Formats: sequence, structure tokens, C-alpha cells
Amino acid sequence: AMALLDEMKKNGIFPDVVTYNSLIHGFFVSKNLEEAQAMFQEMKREGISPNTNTYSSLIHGLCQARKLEAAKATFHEMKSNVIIPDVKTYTSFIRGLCIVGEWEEAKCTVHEMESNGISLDVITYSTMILGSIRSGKWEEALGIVSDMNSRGVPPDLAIYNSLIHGLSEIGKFEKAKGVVCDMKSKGVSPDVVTYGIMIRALLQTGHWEEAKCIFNEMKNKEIPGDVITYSTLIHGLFQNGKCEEARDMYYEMKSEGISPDVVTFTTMIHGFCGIGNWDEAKRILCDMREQKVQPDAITYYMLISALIKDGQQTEAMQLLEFMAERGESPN
RNA sequence: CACGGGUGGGAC
Repeated sequence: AMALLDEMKKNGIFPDVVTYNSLIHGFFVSKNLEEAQAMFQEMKREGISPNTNTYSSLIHGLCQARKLEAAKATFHEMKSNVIIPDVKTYTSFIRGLCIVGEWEEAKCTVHEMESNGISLDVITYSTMILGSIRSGKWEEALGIVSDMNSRGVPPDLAIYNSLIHGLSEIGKFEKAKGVVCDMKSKGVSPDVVTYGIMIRALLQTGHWEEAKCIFNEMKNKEIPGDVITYSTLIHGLFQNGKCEEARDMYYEMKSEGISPDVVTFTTMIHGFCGIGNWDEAKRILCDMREQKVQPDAITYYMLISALIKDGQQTEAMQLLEFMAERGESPN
């Protein structure tokens, strides 16, 4: 990108605000914070005035990198240069505040944007909902959802999923179920992710039979499970001591034409090693090899620990060497 | 021109 920039300058095509905005954005997404900021300084040196998008990119990049002080300073600079922030500028900044846990400050910023005549859009609301959940304010999150409904900005699938996920994570599973009912009644259909969240939550709380019911419900709704759904089920069934059921899921997914991936294989092998069923574990390893799925660092870690726990230190060492030979570096 | 949010799986 820099070579191209040089080339254009040499050919007398001078970068404008759009060029610089692209560069700033590009450097931020490639995590080159200093370069991004250098581009901002360069454009100002060259007498090119930053616009709303320039500041939005900077604020977004700085917030993403958790440089909130710098983001605040940039936002301040923007306003003092009378560049008007838009909904995206505000949303990026609000998200940054939420990321670092400055929930009250985030709410103040929302008031500020509203008093400047900028309405929250679905993404701003989404940011606030996630922020409230992460600050432990799940009641506020639910309140924002009802605000959205009354203000004619209905929550989308992403918002419902993040809410259901957040509530499940903090053990508010009944509330999560309530949200699933709400979304259905508002005509937003749960997708494979929604079901995945519910299935995982049920399995983690020991409700494996109910998890299977939900899985059947999704199949009846013609939402086919994918490799993640099956891996979640397999893992959870093993955790619940339902090894036969887990194995059935493995064969079911294969018969559905869904190829197990490295996570599925690792989960299966881990499950069988955990109960000392080495024969089954080996069978899965063979399947994995046949399917040409490469073990990753986690697979090796799991196998090596299983061998050590079984007193097979020599084999564990051999596996470590093998892993290195295969170009997989131990973590 | 570019640009903002969110969503499920494995070892520890």
C-alpha cells in the first residue's frame, strides 16, 4: 500500500482525503496504530482537512485498540475543529467506552448524540445492549430492547442472539428463554446460532435431554444442524456422561453429510480418552487421518496429556517430537 | 471512496 502511495505521488497524483481515510482505516485493521496516526499527521501537514469519516476511522481504530484516552482526545479535537460527528462516529466511541467498562459514560454519550439530533440506529442499540450486559446490567439490556420496539427500531437477529447469549452466560437461563419467545412473537426466527446458544446452555446446566429436544425442534423447523451444533452436542453429552449418545451424534452428523472438523475430532478423542476408552479414541484418530484433517496444537496437547495421565510418558515424548516434525509448534 | 455493532463448538 505504501509503495502504491509513493508511486501515485511520483506520478503527480496526490492523495486526497479519501486516499488518507483509506490508509488510516487500512493501517488500523492491520493493527499498525502508529502508521495510522502518522498518516493522519501527514494529511494535516499536506493541508488536507480531515472530514467526519477521517475522525470516525481514527476513533474506531483507537477504541478497538482500547486506547480510550487517545480516542477521547481525538473526539474532542474533532468537535473543536467543528467536524460534525455522525451516528457511526458516536457508535464507535460508545463501543469503546463499553469495551473498557465505562458504562455510565457510554450512556452520557448517547444522551449527547440525541441532544445533537442524531438518532440511535440498530447498530448503536446493539452496541448499548452488549455493553450493558457486559457491565452486568442485564435488566438495562432488556429495557433497551423494549425502547427499540416502542421507537420503531425493532431488534434484529444479531441483537436477540447477543442478548440470549449474554443472559445464558450469566445463568439467567429463564430470561434467555423468555427472549426466545419474544423474538418469535415479533416474527424474528431463531437461527442455527440461536439454537446453538440454547443447546450449549442446556448442556452446561445438565439438561442434556432438553438440549436434545431443542435440537429436534430445530430439525423440525428445517434448520439443519451444522458442524458447530454437532460438536457442541458431542462435547456436552460427554460432559453429562452420555458417551453413547455422544458417539451416536458423531455418526448421525456423518450420515447427514456433515464432515467433522478438527474441533469435532478433538472433542471425540478427548471424550473417549477421558473415560479410558482408548480403542474408540484410536478409531476416531484413524477417521481423522482418513479424512485428512490435521491435528492442531490443542489436539496434540490433549493427546499428550492423556498419554501422560495413563503413564505412557515415552509415547507422549514421541508424540511431541512427531508434532515438531509436522511443523506444529507446541504451545 | 471508505467506514460503525452483535451471534454457538474442543485441551487448560
